[in-house]
Amino acid sequence: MFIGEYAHTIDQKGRLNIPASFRRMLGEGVVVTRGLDGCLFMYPRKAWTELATKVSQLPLSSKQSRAFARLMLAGARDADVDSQGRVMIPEYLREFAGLSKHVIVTGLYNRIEVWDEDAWNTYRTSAEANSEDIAEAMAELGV
Amino acid sequence: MFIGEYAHTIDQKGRLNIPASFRRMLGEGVVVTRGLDGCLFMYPRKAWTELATKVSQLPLSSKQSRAFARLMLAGARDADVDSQGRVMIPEYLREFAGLSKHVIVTGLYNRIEVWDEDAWNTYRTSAEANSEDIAEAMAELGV
DNA sequence: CATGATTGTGGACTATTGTGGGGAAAAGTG
DNA sequence: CACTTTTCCCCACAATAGTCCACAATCATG
Repeated sequence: MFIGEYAHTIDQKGRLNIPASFRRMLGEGVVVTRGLDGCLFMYPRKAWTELATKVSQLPLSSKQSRAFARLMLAGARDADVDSQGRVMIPEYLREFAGLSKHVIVTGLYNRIEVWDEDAWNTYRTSAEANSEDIAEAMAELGV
Repeated sequence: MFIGEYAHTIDQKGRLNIPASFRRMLGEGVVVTRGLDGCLFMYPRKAWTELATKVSQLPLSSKQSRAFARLMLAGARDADVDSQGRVMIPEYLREFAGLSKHVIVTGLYNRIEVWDEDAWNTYRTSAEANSEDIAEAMAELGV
């Protein structure tokens, strides 16, 4: 289970350091792809295959699901974790998420998200403004 | 069951001492998250996992549930209790709750809350001033 | 009241982690 | 085939988090 929020950097060669606590759960391979709300998604290779299967079974007739399938599947890239625990993020994905040097790596249970630092702060601030709604939602979940 | 209110300190390395009476109920691991009203929530790992599982099953397609999952899961941090009964509170959580050196640790049945001392006093004073309103609200809940 | 155990706090040391960069191997290009 | 570019593997250094030890204050017990 991936949880938490980590501030990291992307170096000049486009490599991103995975938080040490995530590494152990990743195994050797990850799949990076275009995510939702302007971030990148990262999945362990195994989880990715399952997800890709589901996505591929979406009805071909729906315009929406074709778009989603293209976003997720076509943008995906299989990457290895190097001996120092880093992965190469290809240029087109860095551009998609607007990643500068300083990025935020977050854990969301079964996936990892990569955000540009500024984008993350903006997103979080607006989400926190609705924290009362969140409190209600938490109550419904029995917290 | 966590009850009581304890004054503790956070040392220069950001470590917070858990009251001894809470430790036995925590086991080895705790999860710290951004809480409500400007404090931090702390859950035993087991209780947290149940909650996180529920959150992770929210549909990826809904914007609201993505925001909710990000606040809940990404804001959280899995922490170990060291041999002296302390946990590391990461920078970004200390900043969120405005924690200085002196903090208040309170037990609220199934969770622990961590407050900055000043924030706690302010909150408590205003809560006590409204104690009649609160009593009424409680009555409505059937207490 | 004296003694010992437990608890809260601080600091030193060490292992791990994050970051940068050099250079070899591989892949693409004219 | 020569040359450039990209990707991977290695080493190095600094910063951080974890482990261990020490001491003072508090509490419990005889």
